[in-house]
Amino acid sequence: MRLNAIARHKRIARGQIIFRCDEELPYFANVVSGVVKLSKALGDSRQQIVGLQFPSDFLGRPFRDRSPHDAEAATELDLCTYPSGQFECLIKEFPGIEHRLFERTLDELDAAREWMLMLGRKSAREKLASLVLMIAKRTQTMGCSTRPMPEHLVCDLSLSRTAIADFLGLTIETVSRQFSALKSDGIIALPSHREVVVPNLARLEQAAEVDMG
Amino acid sequence: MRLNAIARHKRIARGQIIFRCDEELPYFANVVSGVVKLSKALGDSRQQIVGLQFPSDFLGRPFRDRSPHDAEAATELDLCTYPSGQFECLIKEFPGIEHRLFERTLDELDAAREWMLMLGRKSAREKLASLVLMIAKRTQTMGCSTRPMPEHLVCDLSLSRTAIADFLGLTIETVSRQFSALKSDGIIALPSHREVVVPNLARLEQAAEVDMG
DNA sequence: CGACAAGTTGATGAGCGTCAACACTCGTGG
DNA sequence: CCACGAGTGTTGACGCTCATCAACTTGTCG
Repeated sequence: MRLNAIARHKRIARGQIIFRCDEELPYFANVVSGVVKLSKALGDSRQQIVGLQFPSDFLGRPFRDRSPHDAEAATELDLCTYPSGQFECLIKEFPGIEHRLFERTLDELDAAREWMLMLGRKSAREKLASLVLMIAKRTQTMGCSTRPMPEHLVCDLSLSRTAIADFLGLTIETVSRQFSALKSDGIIALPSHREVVVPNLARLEQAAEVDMG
Repeated sequence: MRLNAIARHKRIARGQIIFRCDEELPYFANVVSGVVKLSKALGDSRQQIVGLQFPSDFLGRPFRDRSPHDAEAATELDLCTYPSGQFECLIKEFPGIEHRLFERTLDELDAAREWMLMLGRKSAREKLASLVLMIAKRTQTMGCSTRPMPEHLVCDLSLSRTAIADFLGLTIETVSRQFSALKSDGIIALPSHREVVVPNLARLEQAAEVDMG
């Protein structure tokens, strides 16, 4: 049996729910292009984004048929899906897959913990700088790594202000204000609502950990 | 080769550092008894606990020789250790171990995300109630599960006020005040600084998600 | 008993949430 | 072509929650 034999391509529109918390998972998947928000909600309208899945990240909960969080397409999305049922036998047949998923899960756990530090201990300004930094580093490694590392980075946010607020544990107003503050300090530029320009990565790193420059 | 052949027992005093962020790991281990704090620090004195390892949890970073956080004994501790070097060959020899570690890691990731919701979106009161609830549930399942589920739970906190504050992303003063508030609302009792009594689990669950009763 | 660490309580203010008004973009239809 | 409205983001005024600083109490161990 080949992986390709059961894999299916799936395109999903921005804003669409992929699966909901504690509901049966329709499939297991890899992100091919786009960004997926993983989020959890409290009884009232409060919610928190607990993960962002980028291309090559996986989607689903190995060894369980449901997930403890929602998943929603933050952008237009391309997925490579595998039927939930056949997933478990796949792992038995190709132990290498389980190993790779394990490594990815360890990385996600490290990222989640980095995030906990941010949520628990950083100021609004530092939080926003940390997010921009994370995205900047990601786009830096994605772009062809032949060039030495451009000092002038243009990044695609891929997230609405609401999503950013839910990610950072803030309100949209505070996010907006801190964007303006970072901009007026010359640490970032905002050509459009979904793009950020980072003229000096070192200064951004500074802002992500010490609040004042 | 047997697991027992390379496993070593190790006893560690409360407060002792087991390993530091980004330093070479001395060993891989399982917690036998006691509690381990995993924490991350910012440049200044701010710090955040990003994980608590209880008995049967593991300690270390599979496939890496260093960990992105510190580990410290929150209580007197018993560990079962394996030399880092021989760990990788072990996994090759017993794939079942890798599978079990994978399952545990997935559970830790789920717990970390639950925590992110708490850090990002809950009030001080809700945070403290959530922590007590977590410990209450844990001691409930640990205790011999033959009895139906005592309504009157006595729990061991195992953590200092400072550790609790670093766990919840608060200050010790706020932790202290919220303990007093929950106590005067009759949701908990505090026979000593390291013990909590929960007379009514449902009321505690309420307080962990809605702030007011 | 005295000294030091750990926890509690009070007073005050900064940071961020809340509510409200306003600006901007985009798609629809007259 | 402009008017209109909905959706999204920005900015301002104000208040509440929680951090900070400080004094005090309690517990612990020599």
